[in-house]
Amino acid sequence: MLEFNEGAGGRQTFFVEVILPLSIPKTYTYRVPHTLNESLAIGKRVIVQFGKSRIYTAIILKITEEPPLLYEAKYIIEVLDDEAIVNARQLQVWQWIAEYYMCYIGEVMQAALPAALKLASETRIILLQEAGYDKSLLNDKEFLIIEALELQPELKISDIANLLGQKTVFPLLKGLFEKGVIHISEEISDRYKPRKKAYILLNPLYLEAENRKALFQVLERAPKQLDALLAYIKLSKDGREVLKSVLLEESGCGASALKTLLDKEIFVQEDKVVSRLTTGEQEADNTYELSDPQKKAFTEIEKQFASRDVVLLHGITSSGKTQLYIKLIEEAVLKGRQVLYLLPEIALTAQMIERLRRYFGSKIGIYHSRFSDNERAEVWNKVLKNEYDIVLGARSSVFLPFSNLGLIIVDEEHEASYKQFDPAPRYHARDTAIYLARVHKAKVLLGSATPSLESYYNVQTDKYGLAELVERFGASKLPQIEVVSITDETNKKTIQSNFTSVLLAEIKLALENKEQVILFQNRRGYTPILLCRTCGYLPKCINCDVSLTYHKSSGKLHCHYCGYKQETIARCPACGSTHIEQKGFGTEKIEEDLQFIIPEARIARMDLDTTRSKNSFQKLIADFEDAKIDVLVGTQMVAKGLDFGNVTVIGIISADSMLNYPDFRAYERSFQMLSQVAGRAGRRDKIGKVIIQTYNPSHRVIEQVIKNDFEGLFNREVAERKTFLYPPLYRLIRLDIKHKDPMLLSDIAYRLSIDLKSTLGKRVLGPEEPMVSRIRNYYIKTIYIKVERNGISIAKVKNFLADVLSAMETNKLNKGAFVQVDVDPY
DNA sequence: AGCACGCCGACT
DNA sequence: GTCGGCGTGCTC
Repeated sequence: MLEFNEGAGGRQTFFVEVILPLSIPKTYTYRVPHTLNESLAIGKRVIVQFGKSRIYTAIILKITEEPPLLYEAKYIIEVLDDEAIVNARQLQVWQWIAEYYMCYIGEVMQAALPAALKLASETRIILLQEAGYDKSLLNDKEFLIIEALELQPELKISDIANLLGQKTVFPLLKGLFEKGVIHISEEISDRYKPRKKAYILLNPLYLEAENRKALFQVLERAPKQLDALLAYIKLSKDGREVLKSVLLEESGCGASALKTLLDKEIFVQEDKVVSRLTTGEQEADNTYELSDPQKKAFTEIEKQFASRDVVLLHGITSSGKTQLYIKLIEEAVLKGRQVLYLLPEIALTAQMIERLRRYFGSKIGIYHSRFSDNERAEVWNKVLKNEYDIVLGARSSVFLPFSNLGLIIVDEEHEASYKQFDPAPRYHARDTAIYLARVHKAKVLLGSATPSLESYYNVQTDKYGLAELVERFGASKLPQIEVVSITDETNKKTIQSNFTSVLLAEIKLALENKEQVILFQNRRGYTPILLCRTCGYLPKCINCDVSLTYHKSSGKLHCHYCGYKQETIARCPACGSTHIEQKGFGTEKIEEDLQFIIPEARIARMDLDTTRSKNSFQKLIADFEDAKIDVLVGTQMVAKGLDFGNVTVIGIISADSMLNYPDFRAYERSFQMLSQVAGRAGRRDKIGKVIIQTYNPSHRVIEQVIKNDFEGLFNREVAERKTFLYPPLYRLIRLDIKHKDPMLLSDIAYRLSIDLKSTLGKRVLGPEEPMVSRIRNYYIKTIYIKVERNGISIAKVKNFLADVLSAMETNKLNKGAFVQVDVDPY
């Protein structure tokens, strides 16, 4: 049927529902100008104005012909893409995350899309020269702006704000705009810019022997330029291209000599677009044989996949899980399907990447947070164009625009870093991967030496399949674990600062044998607590309810929650006493003390503080591999997926802080951590030694680690969790209620708990005071909701919770409070 | 998330 | 008396 529309050709009017990359509950509907009708598609980016002056990149979620009834829709400004950059399956995953993790879809978009694909709104102000205007009609500020514009044809809004020293300049500009003095242009530029590199070419003229000879003679008297020419000839042999930067470095000729040669047109410069991703064309080498146990596990996985979508591969350290992964990847790729290989951020090292590149050449893409925005956008686009068979990446790679996934591998599946905590969406990459696989009808392989109780429980209840790999691959043997009682050594006075005599002897022996040592202490800084012995004063953060950690390298006291720093105290600010005691110890102190005890040892430290810059992590690892370092002291970073063949001694400075951590997962975590650290020792042909120092040598978890008794740990933990209603037997939702006023907070949190209990009853626990009850000047109360797995529907609980929370927001009594929801906290 | 509108303290 | 502090509410 023909529509009776006025205007050109009776064209249809479309409206689009879009996702804005903001933390807002809703999606928004815009009107589409007829000129853009043809370019509409779900998943394309559009430019829209949202609010008075803000411009955003939004994603089309729906296209309709229904005009909104309650408001007049604004027009979309532009459609950015020729092809959708987000596909329907991704949108389905986004919606699932928003629902399951109780966050807004805009927050998911924010996390999913690389920043470079969201546009920068560079609002520019241009003076309209031709417009005749009366300067006497302008007020002081307007006059100032015009004066500046007369000097400079174009100004950004931020420039004008700086010029006037005030934040809100929009009304002012609007006034000028209406007087016809200025033009406001919303110039939107794609933030993604391809990277260019300058190459140097010799003018083809000089390829002829005659000319070249003459050239040499001319340059005789310009030695620098001659150097440059000689270096060029050397670098360009075999027809290789010469980078300007390389030429400069190689010849040492200096930029001015090179510039002269360019000016004389002896050299020619050419700027070429290069990929930011160093793929390095590599020959794929995939010839190797699986061992018998590996073959058995491989067959088992295949068999399980026939009837199940998720299989857990429980393989002890060094059992050769990676080879199995590679075989499975090959199979999926042969079937023409994509593979996603997830790893915890920290395990994504050059080692791992090289290993996979050896097998799959350049068909493998890498994606993680150490990449720049531009690099991430480049990987996104390549996945979109189906240029990779395999993507190796951290948590956020579950968001890439896969079109045809066949297999997802989640390596080190138990790792807590798969769960995002700070900004919403608080998603778990493993669980999201399982949903993602379902959308693609793909299979998921979870791999770990120490599976999470969640996954192993799913095996026990027959939701996941299981394959096991219980033998170490090749000749490497399990390390020998020795537990040393700190109490005993303290009594015998054989302990030196934090090193027992047993550990010290092992370290010294290893160093004599030119072997390497890793020391593990799960706390950074020097001393976590300073205490005045006279009055009991203890320096605390001004913004958070935590004691400050002394960092000797900076000479400052740091807050590990908000980053606050202050000078350390030599005397107590409360009573003036100089008797300040240092309690506890971190990696810094361990490093220093060991250096004092063994002055000739080359010691390095690896923690958040020493790996903050971009390549410092890789450099530390490379130095350790090249044996430039004897002892590496570190936090959990040292435990993750690093293979060092020459490490024979691993010392755990104190197992107790982990075991006594007030969290229901403390034992599970300790077991995983200790097993994993221990697994770093004695790979290849050497038998390693692990020294665990503790106040509690007969602790059951330590015994389970020594016996490598995962089953024992699992059964015992499951029993405990059943009694205390914790995951994996119960579902857990954590609510953090925050407010600047502690009294109001108590009241609000209490009323919230009452509202929740009205329907959920004793599933609601709290409010209680969390371990750290104030962060960044916000006081915090916590409420837990524990939901049984059978009976009540979790979706219903979440709906109810969402209702209660939105009712709470509208209540004036709760002003100033906000609630952070964490589903499946980790 | 921004940005505007709206109500209370230190300045011309 | 105003400038400007940030507290709250809305943005298709």
